[in-house]
Amino acid sequence: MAFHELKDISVREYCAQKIAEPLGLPAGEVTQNFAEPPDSSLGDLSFKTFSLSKKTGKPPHVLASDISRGLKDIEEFSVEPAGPYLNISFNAPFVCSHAVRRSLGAGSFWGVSDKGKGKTIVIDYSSPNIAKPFGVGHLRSTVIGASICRILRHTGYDVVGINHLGDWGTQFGIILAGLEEEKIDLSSLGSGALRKAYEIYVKYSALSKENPAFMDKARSWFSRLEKKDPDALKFWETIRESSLNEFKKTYSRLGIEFERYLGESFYFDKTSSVLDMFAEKNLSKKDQGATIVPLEEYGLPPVLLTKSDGSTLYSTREIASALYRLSEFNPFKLLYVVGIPQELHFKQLQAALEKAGIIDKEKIVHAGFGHIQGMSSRKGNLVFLEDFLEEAASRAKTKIREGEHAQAEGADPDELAFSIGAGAVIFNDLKNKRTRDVDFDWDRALSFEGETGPYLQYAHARICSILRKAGDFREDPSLCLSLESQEEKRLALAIDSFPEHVLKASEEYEPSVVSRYLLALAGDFSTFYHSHRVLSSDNTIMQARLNLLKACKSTLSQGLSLLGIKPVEVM
RNA sequence: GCCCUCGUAGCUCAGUGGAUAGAGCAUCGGUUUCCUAAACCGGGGGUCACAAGUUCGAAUCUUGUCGGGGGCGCCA
Repeated sequence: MAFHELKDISVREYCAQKIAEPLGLPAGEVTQNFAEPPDSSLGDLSFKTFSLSKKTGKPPHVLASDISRGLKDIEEFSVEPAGPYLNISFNAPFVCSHAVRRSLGAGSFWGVSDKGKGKTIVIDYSSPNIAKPFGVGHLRSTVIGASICRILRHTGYDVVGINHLGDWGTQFGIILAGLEEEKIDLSSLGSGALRKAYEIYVKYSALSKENPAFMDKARSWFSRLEKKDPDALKFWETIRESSLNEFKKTYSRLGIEFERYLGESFYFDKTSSVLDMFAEKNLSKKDQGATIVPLEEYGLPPVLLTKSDGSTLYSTREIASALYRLSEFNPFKLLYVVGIPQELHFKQLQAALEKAGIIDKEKIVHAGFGHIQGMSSRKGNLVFLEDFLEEAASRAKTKIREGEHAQAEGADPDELAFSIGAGAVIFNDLKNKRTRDVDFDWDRALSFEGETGPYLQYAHARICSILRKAGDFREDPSLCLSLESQEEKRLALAIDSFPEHVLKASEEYEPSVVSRYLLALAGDFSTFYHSHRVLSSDNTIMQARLNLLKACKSTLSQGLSLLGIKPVEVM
């Protein structure tokens, strides 16, 4: 394969093929042994010969020099043996023109692959509890889940995003019992109903922990709800309706849409068939009045299907929902973006369904995330998402005023401030591996400097600014054959590796792969930007750099969109 | 008690078998008659919790110890 035949593989893959061919190896085996050289002066990429040495019996340093001798005539890169390593230096014009051709050629499909073609992934995320305000804690599942959805779609999967609202359960018993205690008619409160319900919930859930008599009352109210008692249902509907309206406002501001809102209540009347199924298969039994499914063979505690009063549990409804999703969508995977504290429950869910012969447990994937600690406002209370976004936007607005640049460009300051503030907040939740616990720090989460969302948006805005000033130019990747510098080559290499990072992110259900990649890309851009002028340089060079920048802009923009951050054109 | 997870620079984190362990923040110094300084360049700062083991080679794999967090049938 020669230079001009390279259509949609990265220079990295091309290089792997060139090394693999004479060795009679699959290119993938070479890719696995690629590494970053410790110092960029050694090369752009290095190949480790250790595992090949194990196979062939030849010492690593001999292999390195043997291979390098066979690759002397390749024009796209040069190789230099260094002990057991083979250091590879790409030819800058080749890399620049290739990366630009690939990315601009793909247009809005840049980074898209067909790996998931024909496969459906059902993803459960956000799933807030009704009757509780939407806090910063819930932002994590929402933002991570929404990003995974976009990444999976980019990888070709059909994605069904489901909001599994916590709209059923004993918590409603607590609220209803509390309302009875205080003789409050919720439906007469109109728009204040939600706030009142939350007040009641906070007050009485604390009470229920130390007062068993009250807890019994709450349980009996929930039992009435499950028996469709009209009074109970009426209050429940009022609370559900007003909560859902609030949530939808927030989702819409963040650009998030769900395919389905299917809360726990939706599965309530489907739980009896779950009970029947486990009973028919002889897998469930009564224990101290409750119905359980033992899971000893999985080394797990039993899962409870009913309480001793016969009412269902979270786990029952979870099983019902899994059965529903399986039959409704025929999915490749059922993905759950839910906190790590619930890991055991998902292991039980996998085990119970596998034991019942319904699925292999690998079909259920718990993409867990670490929980947030130390999350409180300076007053010491729960941080409400709306307040948080507002504070972020207000800080961004101050910055915009200081800069005066966005104003000059005629951007809407409120809209822009929101995009930047939200960019900081969202990126703060996506920049680290999702499994990490988060030490919440208000000021750090709202920072606009360093490894932040606004840093990425800023890089994007600067490119946009240059392109605006440049006006029309000839879009032609081959112009980039005139680019020779180290900074341009590094930027092009980064651009070229976008698709493989998207793919990795989708395989690991891990948005931070994209986040980290974008930080590196923006860093390469900034370094380039400060060492080379674009406008008012030699015309050929300028045209070439404009092409390179356009490719970089496209990549930043695609990447930011995958994270749910708006790639703003002005800052 | 049992199970899971984390422990890397002052702080927040990258880095899952290979070259002198990286980044951001903070700190110190430099860059603005130059496409936006929300940026860039450089300095200082680490016995990768500890111990043993596997390996030619370990921050990375195994075991143990210590420390943080989480979970363990009628909450979700």
